[in-house]
Amino acid sequence: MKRNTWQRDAVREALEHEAGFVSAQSLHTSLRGGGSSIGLATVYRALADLAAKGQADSLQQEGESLYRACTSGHHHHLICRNCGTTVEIKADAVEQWAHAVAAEHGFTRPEHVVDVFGLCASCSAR
Amino acid sequence: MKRNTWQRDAVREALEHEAGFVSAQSLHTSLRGGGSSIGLATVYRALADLAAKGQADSLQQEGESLYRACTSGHHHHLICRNCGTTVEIKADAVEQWAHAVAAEHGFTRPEHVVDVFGLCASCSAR
DNA sequence: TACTCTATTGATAACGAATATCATTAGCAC
DNA sequence: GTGCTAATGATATTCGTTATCAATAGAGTA
Repeated sequence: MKRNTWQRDAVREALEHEAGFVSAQSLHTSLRGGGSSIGLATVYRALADLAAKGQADSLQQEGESLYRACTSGHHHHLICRNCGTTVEIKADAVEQWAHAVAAEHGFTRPEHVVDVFGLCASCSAR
Repeated sequence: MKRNTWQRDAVREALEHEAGFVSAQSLHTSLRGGGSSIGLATVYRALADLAAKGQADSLQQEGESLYRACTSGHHHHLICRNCGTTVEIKADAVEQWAHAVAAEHGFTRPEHVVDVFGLCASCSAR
């Protein structure tokens, strides 16, 4: 049976207060900095749970997993390589394309990774 | 100055003889199995070089980098979650969409990660 | 409320991929 | 051949993540 603990709530809340994507490690550090006694392993577990339930989405960058509170439904990201700013983007056309291309080759249960990296306007200026 | 060594050639050749994506570790193991005395660090360096020169493409899966000899130009992949079979897919529509969406938000130098994971026909059957 | 059961926690050890170190080796220009 | 130095490779190290396991604390039940 699933139990509700203050630790899970703390992780979800902390994630919602973050501006962009954060790693499990840095989320743990900021929770500790805020006076919490939560353990690192628990942060990893809570984030994995949130991601599994669709309440957070994640992406891989430079060998580590970054998480972000999931605001609504399925979407993708436009991420600044330099400052980490992220923009959520809807891409219905790409969703359909992914399904079509999977079906075309006999693949089932398609999931896709679609992220666009670049330099945001302010980082481009520099 | 760049020097040509038999180690780099061995890595490129081994990569070309692989069917799908392989990790640096497994490529090193198979090279060693074939009688080579190449070092693990060298395999990592050679793969990074190949990827940087566009002669190999890579993707992240479960926290490790996988490499594959790059046959031609830019493309994406349809990958079986179960057996690792990969199919190269062209997606001009997605390329254009990525550029358009990046430009729309003021992003420059867009690069994108577009991979579709699923279960291939034979794995679906089981 | 007291009791029981067991999911969850957290300190820490363990693991694994990738990188750094550095003495040795071997391309390549001359 | 000689000299310079990029490249190699055994190994140590770093770092993100997961496993271990005793202790803790939800959540039903009496």
